[in-house]
Amino acid sequence: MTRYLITSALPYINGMKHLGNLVGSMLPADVYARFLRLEGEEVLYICATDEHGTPAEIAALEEGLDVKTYCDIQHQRQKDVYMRFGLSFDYFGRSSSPQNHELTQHFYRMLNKNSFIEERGIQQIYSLDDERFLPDRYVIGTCPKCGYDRARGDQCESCASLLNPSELVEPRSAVSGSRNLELRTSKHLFLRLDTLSSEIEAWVKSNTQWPKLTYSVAMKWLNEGLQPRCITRDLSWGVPVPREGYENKVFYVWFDAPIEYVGATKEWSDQDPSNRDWKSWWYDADDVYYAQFMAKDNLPFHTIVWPATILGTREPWTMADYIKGFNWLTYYGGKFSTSQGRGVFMDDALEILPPDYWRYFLISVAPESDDSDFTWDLFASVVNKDLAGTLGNFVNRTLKLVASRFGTGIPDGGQWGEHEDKLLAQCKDSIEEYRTALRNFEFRKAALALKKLWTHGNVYIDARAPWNLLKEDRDEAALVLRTCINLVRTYAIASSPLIPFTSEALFDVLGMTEEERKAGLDDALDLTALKAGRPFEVPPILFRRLDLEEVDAYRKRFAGTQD
RNA sequence: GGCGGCGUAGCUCAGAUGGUUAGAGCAUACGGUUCAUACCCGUAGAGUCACUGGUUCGAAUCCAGUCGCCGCUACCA
Repeated sequence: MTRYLITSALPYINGMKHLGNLVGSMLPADVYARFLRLEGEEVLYICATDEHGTPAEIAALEEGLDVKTYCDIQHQRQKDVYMRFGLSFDYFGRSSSPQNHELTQHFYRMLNKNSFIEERGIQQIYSLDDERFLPDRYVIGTCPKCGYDRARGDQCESCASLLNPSELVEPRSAVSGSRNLELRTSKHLFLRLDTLSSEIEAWVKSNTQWPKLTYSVAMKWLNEGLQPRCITRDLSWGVPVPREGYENKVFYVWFDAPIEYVGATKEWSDQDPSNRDWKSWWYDADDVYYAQFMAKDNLPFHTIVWPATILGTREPWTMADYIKGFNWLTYYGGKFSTSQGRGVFMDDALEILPPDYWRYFLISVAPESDDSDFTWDLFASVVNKDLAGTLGNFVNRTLKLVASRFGTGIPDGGQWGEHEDKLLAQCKDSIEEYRTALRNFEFRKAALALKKLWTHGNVYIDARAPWNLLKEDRDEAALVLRTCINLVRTYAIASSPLIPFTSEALFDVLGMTEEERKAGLDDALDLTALKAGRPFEVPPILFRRLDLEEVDAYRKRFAGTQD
């Protein structure tokens, strides 16, 4: 039987991630993983923090911490917020782990053995006061073309000219401001993407089922022609390069980051070696279907560089079967911005509302085929209409009516009839639509199908009007309400990939056993599963509504500073 | 500068290989209901598919140009 391996792009260690990061990789991967588990599939969902590189070193420096400690803190902070969002990683690792170091060096050795590594000398700016090499963007100075005095060494943000750091007038270190810089030449290793190009292209072209975005990004790179790519850096924080003369260098983060997908799986495996086998997922694993999730900026690395790394080893490592790329979630038409504090970050979001509000909303507006835009008005309208109005209200009106007329036990009496047949048929259609959408990685469509499923309950209860039936035919009213309570169970099961916390709350309300909670999508369609006489509880309001005043306050609070 | 993407109802977005009256949700209007979180259900109106020209029997869908928005530019990740 097929086993499903799922990874979402590794969030960089540096700082809290925002809703755009979440919806572009981890959240849809989680929904997909939860959905497959609901279908009874064997799933391994792996993610990790991407910890190496200059930004981490500099952030640590700014906080007066050594980089290891800085990463320890940030990793815990990120992991914590992901757990609170209900991201159901089977393991959330760290690219700085010994497992990743070992694997990264292995990949390098194989590439080197197969002659896909080339050594070249390159020139870089060295800051004597900082005692480090500076990446181009960490050198700032006056632009030779427009005179802007804070141009970066890779590009002037004012006139958009592409620059070399050596072209800057009065260059200085972005780290310390020191002008004590010099150009030094050092040797570096390059991955021969050029010689692997035709193999990569053949692989890309064999994946015809990829989304348009993924495929076109890959082909764009291939058509432009691949160049050898530098995979080492003059840093100390990273994976050491096992080669003479490279004692003071490490691998470039982009080389070791994808390898951490494997590394994190080994971290997971090493915690319980007798029951977990990382290699069965990653090496010679014919029965594994591997799906990757990421935002579009990551696509070149996952369609070109990482596959090239694998192909170059000449070993049978698992390559992606499906690469789901997302566009951007914008914030009022612009970018979420950490530096300007613009947009909603994950910790802020949870401070305002529980995770399911965000999870449902984000999936329903996932930027799948185009960028999509976050506004508080849109958020409030989705929450109020779908979660509070359609789902929450159905649960509330049903359980309250039963409790007040029959007490808090599922009522007995009445005969299943044509109305119920019709309801069941509608639910079946919607669940099929939902299942198909998720199997095809169509998240917006899945959210819409789920919402449609929720609507059937309100249509049914309105058509049957049990509040009227109660006056004439108490048994018939009991049937209708018993069916509605079963529908709550249906919703709890089917909705769990998107709103897992709400599903659990509903299971609690219905007093379901651990065994009963394991029901899958097909079991969810049994509208007589909960028999008469079972007790239930009337829960507090499931989802609260957001009013204009509150929405207004959030818009102001998260607008950020203007330029 | 180069490259790429986008511009479809008031809003957010769908619309392979071009083919009947261009779709969904929200919002709006009207009607129904009163068990429920002033909620729910139904019906309706609403678009010269950015603009111009071209290819074609036929284009939102292909081509060229114009305008507008956005992103990337491989040593930030």
